[in-house]
Amino acid sequence: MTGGPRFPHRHEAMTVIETDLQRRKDPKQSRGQKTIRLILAAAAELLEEVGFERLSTNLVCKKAGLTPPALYRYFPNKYAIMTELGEELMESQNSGLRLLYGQSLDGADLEDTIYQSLKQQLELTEEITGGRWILRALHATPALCDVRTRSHDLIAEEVTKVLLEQFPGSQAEPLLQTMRLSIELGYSVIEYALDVPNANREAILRETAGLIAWNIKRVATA
Amino acid sequence: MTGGPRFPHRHEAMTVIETDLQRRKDPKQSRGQKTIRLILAAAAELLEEVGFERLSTNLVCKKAGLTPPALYRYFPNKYAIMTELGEELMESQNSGLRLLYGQSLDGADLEDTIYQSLKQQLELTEEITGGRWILRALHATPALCDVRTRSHDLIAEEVTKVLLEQFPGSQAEPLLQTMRLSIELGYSVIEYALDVPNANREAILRETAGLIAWNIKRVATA
DNA sequence: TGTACATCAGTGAACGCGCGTTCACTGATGTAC
DNA sequence: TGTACATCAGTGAACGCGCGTTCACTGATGTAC
Repeated sequence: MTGGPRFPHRHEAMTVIETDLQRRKDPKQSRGQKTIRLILAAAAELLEEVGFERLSTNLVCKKAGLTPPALYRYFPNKYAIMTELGEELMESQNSGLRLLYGQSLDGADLEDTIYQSLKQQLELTEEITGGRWILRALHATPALCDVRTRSHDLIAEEVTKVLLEQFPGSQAEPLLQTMRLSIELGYSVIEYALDVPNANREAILRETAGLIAWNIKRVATA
Repeated sequence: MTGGPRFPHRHEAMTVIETDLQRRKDPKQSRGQKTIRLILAAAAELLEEVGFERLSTNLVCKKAGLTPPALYRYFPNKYAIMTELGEELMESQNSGLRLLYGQSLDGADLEDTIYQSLKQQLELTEEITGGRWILRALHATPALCDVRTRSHDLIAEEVTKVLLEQFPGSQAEPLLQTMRLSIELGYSVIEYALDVPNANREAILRETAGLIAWNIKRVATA
């Protein structure tokens, strides 16, 4: 459970668009910190207003009340901003998951725990400004896929560890694969549920929780 | 099973970006048909080369060896082109599915049939030029979501009909919901599998097929 | 079968716009003595 | 505690570029008689 990445994802054969996603500078003064928060907040609001595609550095500057060079001091492009927003979202969601799976978790509770976590993820995504669009962008933008992938790999490993304690005697590797798939399915269903009227959401989440729980038990007790 | 849409999706509260997605003109001569095919082919290749975001009408013109007004005669913008590509992809995939589910389909075969169809969808997406990026764009671009949604709703209804014959006595409405979810999960797994090394793909598809089959049987024989 | 004409299809050239990006600069903050 | 200086943070203004889009036009195709 240690060492390098367990899911080395295929590197695109296509012309790799090596976008620089790093922050340019870390601010030394609190002014700078504030500016960064301003930029991120403005970007998130703009995601709600105009969507990811029309998001541009110029637009973010306008919204944040800054001039372009101020933004460029910290972020080289809009993908770097999105990366930061994406990492924040993933972190919130992962820490939500951690709380739930940190509790005792036997076979009987499993389905309900999964339901609760799906519900929580859904609510969190709706609460966070631009959350929905951040999630989508992470899914569909090549430059941002890695953020998502890394986060999912990480949380899959963590939950697997917990499960291995709950189901001693189960095999680590298949369980990890299963958890990784479950995480992927979970997030997909969140995205799906976001597009569906509120009334139908609970049924969808319940059904999904049942599915995932059944499968985990199957693999864990194999 | 007739009448209006069964899954009236929520209309965005956000500033609706009413993009015109219709073709502008249908060509009256075969020259025009050829031009349209040229445009679509060029767009698909560009998706592979530069991705959806950098796709632009100008770029498509250059690739297709046309001047902008030729393109504008038929498509008002790049979303209209993507819509056409998306509809083509969805149609290929749906007709693949239809072939499989058209065969006899009892409980024992179900899991394997689902596996075969997942595998087929995956291969089809890889074969079609730009398929992967079309799929992603359909998923993540608000203007294109409807294409995906409509197609999924449609095929869910179709497969439900077949299943209702196979499992008489099962309830139509829950089965439809389940099929819709299954379709959604299936496509998500395809997208996931596309990012995963070839070696791991089969396991993922098999596991998913098992999951979906179990759930359908559960609901169908409830 | 030939010609005149209407419609269809695509060209060449240009436009205004917002994009990403950078330059030389000013003002704000922190620090050494 | 005050001043001089170094560094940090943000401004104003401008740039070249590719984007979407349109205009007036030419050439290709089909059709009526």
